Parts: sequence; C-alpha cells; structure tokens
Amino acid sequence: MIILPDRFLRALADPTRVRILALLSGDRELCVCELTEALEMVQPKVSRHLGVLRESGVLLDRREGLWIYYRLHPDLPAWAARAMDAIHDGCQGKRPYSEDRKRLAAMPPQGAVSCNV
Amino acid sequence: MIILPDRFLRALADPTRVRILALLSGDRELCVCELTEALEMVQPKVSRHLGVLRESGVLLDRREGLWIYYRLHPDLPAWAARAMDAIHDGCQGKRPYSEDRKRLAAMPPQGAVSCNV
DNA sequence: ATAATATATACGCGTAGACGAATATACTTC
DNA sequence: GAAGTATATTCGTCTACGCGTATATATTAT
Repeated sequence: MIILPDRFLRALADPTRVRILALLSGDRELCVCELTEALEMVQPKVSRHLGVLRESGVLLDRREGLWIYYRLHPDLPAWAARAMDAIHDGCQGKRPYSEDRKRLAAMPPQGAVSCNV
Repeated sequence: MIILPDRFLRALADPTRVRILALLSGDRELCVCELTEALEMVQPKVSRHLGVLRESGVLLDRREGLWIYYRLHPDLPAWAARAMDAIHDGCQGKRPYSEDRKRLAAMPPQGAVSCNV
C-alpha cells in the first residue's frame, strides 16, 4: 500500500493514536490487551484506533492464536519511518507517554496471565 | 511556546496545511498572497489554515508593510524540525505538492506586482 | 479623511470523526 | 458443540472542524 503524507498525517491526528505509536516505537510488538491495559482504556476504543492506523498502512497486525499483535509497518517508506522516529523522540519523558511506558513495564510478561478486559 | 507531539500532529492533519508546509519547507518565507496563488485557493481559506499553524506554534509570522510573511517557526524543537524534514521528503515529486511548487516558481518575483486576490 | 490593498475573523452550515455501549466475530479448550 | 477469551464492528449521538461568504482590521498612498 502506498502511503501519502496526507493520509499518513491524518492517521496520527488523534491523542490516543499518538500514545499507541509511542508505545510501539522502537520495534516493539504488542497485543491489543497489553495496549488496552497500558493506556487504561476500554478495549473497543483501542481497537478502533488500531483499525485506523492499520488501514492507513501505519501499523501491521499479526494473529497468533487468540492474540493479535501490532507493530509499526515494516514497509513504511523511509520518510515516514524518519517521521515516526522524530515523533518518538518528541514523546520521550513527557506525559502521558512516559506513564504509559511505565504501566507497560510494570505488567507481567505477556502470556503469563489472561487478559482482564 | 511549548509544542507537544499531540498538538503538533493535530496541526498537520489537513491536506491544505500539509501543502502549505511543503511550500514553506527548506527555509522558505512566503506571504499570504503568494501561498494563495500557488495553492489556487481563496484567501480566507489560506488565512484560516495559516492561523491554525501559527497558533499551534508550527509557523511564525512577520509583518512587513501590507504583507505578512510566514515561515517555519525557528524555535521548533529538534524532534519537530526532524519530523518536518521527513514530511518534506515525503512530499517530494508527488502531487499536489510538486504542482504547487511549480506554480510558485512560475510566479513573478515577490513585490513586482500587486496581489490579485 | 478617503481609497486601495493585504490579511484576518465571524457566521451559518454540513460533514467527518470520536465516543460509550452493545453486539458480532475468531479462535481455543473442554 | 458449548463455553470462554481476545478482538473487531455496529449503532446512535455528540462534537470538532472545514468550507463559502461576508465583513472586519491593518497598513499605505493620495
């Protein structure tokens, strides 16, 4: 899928989606329930935003059993990857992104427990 | 003004604003009527979008007589400047950005004629 | 002061999009 | 196949926002 600047930037134009991307930056791969818990949001809300990012080509998903893992799309054009990197930097040490990371880090390793969604 | 990723990305979430930024990238400084003509849009529309970009801290304006010149805000944090650069790359050679540039290049030098807005 | 030019703002309208709640789908296990 | 778990989608509602048109503001020139 060809991703144009227009479409790409539209996809990033929501606070929740920026938080999701901040969590997925740096080659992380997370399942929906991990995101849901780290962001402290209800699952349908997270899924909807993931859907927007997926359909605009920013994220790629992969199913593994019951879980669906999301990560930055590996075929992102170079300019988009650079932009994501810059944004990732911009989120460093700022709220609510650092709190999200903290919550994520405090979670038991994936698969250890069932989701409580 | 402190510009957060959230706010920054919101400001870029419109096709017209991306076109404006593509024209202002690379240390260009343009007045409203130049942008209006290059984008082939009515003046109030351009002014409104410039206002959004100005109020979110992405652009800085400077008055010189009747004209008001806009440019990328020189105090943009490093991450935001990098993001702008990446986006600029993403616009290279694509429509409608290259057409906008072409129209801009074809215009008589600024100040040579009065605006026909 | 008046006119002319460049830019900004106000107003009313229509649409896109975000939300909560409910429900549907997909997969696994028993 | 029935139950349980993870994720996605639908629906109705509400708000944010972009648009066109008209008008206001600011500056310069006569």
